[in-house]
Amino acid sequence: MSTPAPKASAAEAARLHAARDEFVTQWGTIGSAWGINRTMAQIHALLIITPGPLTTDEVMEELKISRGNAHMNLRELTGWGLVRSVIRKGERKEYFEAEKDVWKMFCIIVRERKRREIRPAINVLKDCIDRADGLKSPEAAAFTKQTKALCDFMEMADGVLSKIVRSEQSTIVPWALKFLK
Amino acid sequence: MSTPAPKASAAEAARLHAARDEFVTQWGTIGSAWGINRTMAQIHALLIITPGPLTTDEVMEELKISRGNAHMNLRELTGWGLVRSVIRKGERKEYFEAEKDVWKMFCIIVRERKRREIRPAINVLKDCIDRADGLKSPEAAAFTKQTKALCDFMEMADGVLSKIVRSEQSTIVPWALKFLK
DNA sequence: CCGTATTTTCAGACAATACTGAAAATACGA
DNA sequence: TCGTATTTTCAGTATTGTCTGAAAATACGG
Repeated sequence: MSTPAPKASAAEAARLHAARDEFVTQWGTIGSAWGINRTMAQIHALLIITPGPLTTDEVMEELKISRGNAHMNLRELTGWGLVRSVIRKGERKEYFEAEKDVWKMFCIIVRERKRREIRPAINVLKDCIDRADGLKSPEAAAFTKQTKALCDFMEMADGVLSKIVRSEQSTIVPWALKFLK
Repeated sequence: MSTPAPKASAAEAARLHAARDEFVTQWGTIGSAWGINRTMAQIHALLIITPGPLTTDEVMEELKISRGNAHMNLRELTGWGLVRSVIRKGERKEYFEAEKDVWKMFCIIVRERKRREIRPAINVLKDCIDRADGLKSPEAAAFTKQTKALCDFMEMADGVLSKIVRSEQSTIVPWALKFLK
């Protein structure tokens, strides 16, 4: 062959493209299982594995989705703090790039889920405990016992998670690896 | 008043009923936020705060849902291991009761989510890493770096969770409380 | 076995969520 | 200020997920 290098490169590019597509698609599927919008998960996956920032149009093109869809999900990701917009000087387009550090990603997600899901759950439990306070029937006792046990456990979990996400990766990860042994 | 005790009891029963309803309803809402079917979460909530086991008909009545819906979700909960069926001797009806111990509930949920969500995600990541193995472009390097970092992190998390759910509550909870201080 | 109680299934109806595409609003350079 | 590039919104539509209700299957006592 007279042009081995280009040929190999083309094949390699195709292989990379396939791997990237696979990742984006599958990450979308996994996202849905976790209760996350499929498209949002796909956009996040795409931005995570793309070295530079992308425009809305590039995201639309890559994932074959509409402008509205791309726009809303990019905003949602920005709201989570997983993506930030960058403006290149001299250009009017807005670019988006993902937080790529896995530990930081983890902390952001935990913080948000704590705020959006764990905290409200604890509040519901407290409210229910208050509502049944002072009741004396055996059924009331059973109800209070269960809700209190749940509440205590969730507060403990919430506290542990808070402490973890406040820590440095350099403190937690070695600890975790040691814990595993 | 000539019958203070009964009157007080009726009022108390109403108050308890309201508190229980609130819990069941709100738990359903929280469940949806966590990507869990609302009805399934409500049935689980109901069984957790009910001292004795319930039949499908009682669940239908309490939550005002159809037989099919009650049946399928009770089966699903049984599949998770969060609910077991009990057969009372001399009766043909099937009764259902929830695992009430909060630590055991936690372990069951973590084990299932590990199996259904974390493991598949790790497998996808490994597959993507393999697909891009040996590629030399800078884009490929970025892709491989990110997927490997994600994979390592998830394997670590998976390992830590495994170790936690294998432990005794009596080991972990005091540790967690100490960790919080 | 037979009749009845109970469980299981599932097609169709319904509800919730997500997506599109185009129009309206906004931001920017000239 | 005007014209254009870009972002934002949202009504209508599509898709996905859930629920009902009734028929079919199964289990059980007599």
